[in-house]
Amino acid sequence: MTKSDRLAIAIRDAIRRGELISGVLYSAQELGERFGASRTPVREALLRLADANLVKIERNRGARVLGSDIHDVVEVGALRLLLEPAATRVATLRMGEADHARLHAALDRMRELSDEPDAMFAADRDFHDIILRASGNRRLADMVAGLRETVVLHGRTTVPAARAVAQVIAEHTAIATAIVAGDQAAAERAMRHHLATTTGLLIADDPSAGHDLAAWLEP
Amino acid sequence: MTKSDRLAIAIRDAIRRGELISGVLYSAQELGERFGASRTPVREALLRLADANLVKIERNRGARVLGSDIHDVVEVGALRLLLEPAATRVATLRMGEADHARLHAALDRMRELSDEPDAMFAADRDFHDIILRASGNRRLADMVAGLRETVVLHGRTTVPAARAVAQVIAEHTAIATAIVAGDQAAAERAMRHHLATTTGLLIADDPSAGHDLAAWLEP
DNA sequence: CGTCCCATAGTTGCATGCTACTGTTGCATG
DNA sequence: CATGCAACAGTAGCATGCAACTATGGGACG
Repeated sequence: MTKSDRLAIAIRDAIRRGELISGVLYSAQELGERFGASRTPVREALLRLADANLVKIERNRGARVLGSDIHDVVEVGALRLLLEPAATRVATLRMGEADHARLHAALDRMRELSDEPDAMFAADRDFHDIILRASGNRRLADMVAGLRETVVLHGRTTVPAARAVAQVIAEHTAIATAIVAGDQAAAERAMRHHLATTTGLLIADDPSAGHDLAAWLEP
Repeated sequence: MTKSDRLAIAIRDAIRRGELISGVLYSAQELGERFGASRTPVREALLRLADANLVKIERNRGARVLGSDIHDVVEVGALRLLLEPAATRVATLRMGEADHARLHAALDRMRELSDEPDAMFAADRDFHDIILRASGNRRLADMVAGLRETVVLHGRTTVPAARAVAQVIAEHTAIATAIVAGDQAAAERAMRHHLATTTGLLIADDPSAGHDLAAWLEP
């Protein structure tokens, strides 16, 4: 793995952890010193993060870390609601015992590590990723993974606080149960319900955002 | 606009035009000479194209241009069918007279320039882009634009040959008509039908691909 | 004649020098 | 005191130097 790749990941994670602050302008020089690299690989990483809408490069000024506002949450929520239920339906057909085992392993980690936000987040990510990869549509899986990355800036503080961990686990369990039972329609419904609930909580304080999201949901 | 940006576009277009050949390995030096730049901005462009799955960078070897196989066409077709009909439904609500005018302008260009594949392709792209942008979901619009880029390698030779231009124009006209009439359900249906037809033709010769795609379409 | 190994050409990936540009600060001027 | 301006510090963006790595081809050896 190249230094540029590592930097892209390191900077992304630093943004997620709040070490790099939304709205602040950072120079390539500064980031290079912080992460132990020269300007070139930093710049390469920043260009790729800019494509992913995580930073905005301002010519001769630096790279500004972008935060996600309520509208971003709606965009990502709408996209995930369009993509993931369908992917879950397809994946239900395609998943075998090995996939089921991996799904349950992720679920178990969620249960055991429910008091550690970072581990919880990772297990949640893995759970969804297992299903999306199993759908056979790699682009879809990559896209949703990217969407998640974009929004965790805002989401990370909101999700665990706003909702009982038990409920999150229950929703995931329902998804896994339907998948293992091979019930496509139920799996799709469970995933849609889960995403709608999560997104709904993230935008609960903004009625107009709720309205915007609803426009995407009517069949 | 920076040289790196221009190069990313230039290389992408060169791939589309077939100037850069799928499967062939190109060095940054060579591309730099061809497009009049040094290795650094070329490398930056290649990194971004690699993220978009247009090329694969092989360490100490060069960048290999990737072609799209039948499975890629299915992936992209499934994704567009999940995203664009819903976006069309939302956009129908949000588009005003100015948007309608732009839509008709793109349609007129398709009619007038129907014998020039490049212009036709551009007008087609614009038509879809106008609708997707109007949906208000910028990420969705960017994603679909990226998907189109990915697959045109294969699609460009196939689409115009496989289908009468008149039919393409008719399908787009139906979409535009429903949008202007404000009929959300009809617009969504027309877009879905258009995409299903197009994708279906692209994979017509491969029954198993048809089967894979169908799995994504059942409601 | 076949096989192994080493030298070599060619490449990336990273560091660094240089130029052009941008925002700012402090000063001079009305 | 307000306003315009000019010098300055800092930055991105590009070109180039350099080291490490890879595939390959030819020659030596069995």
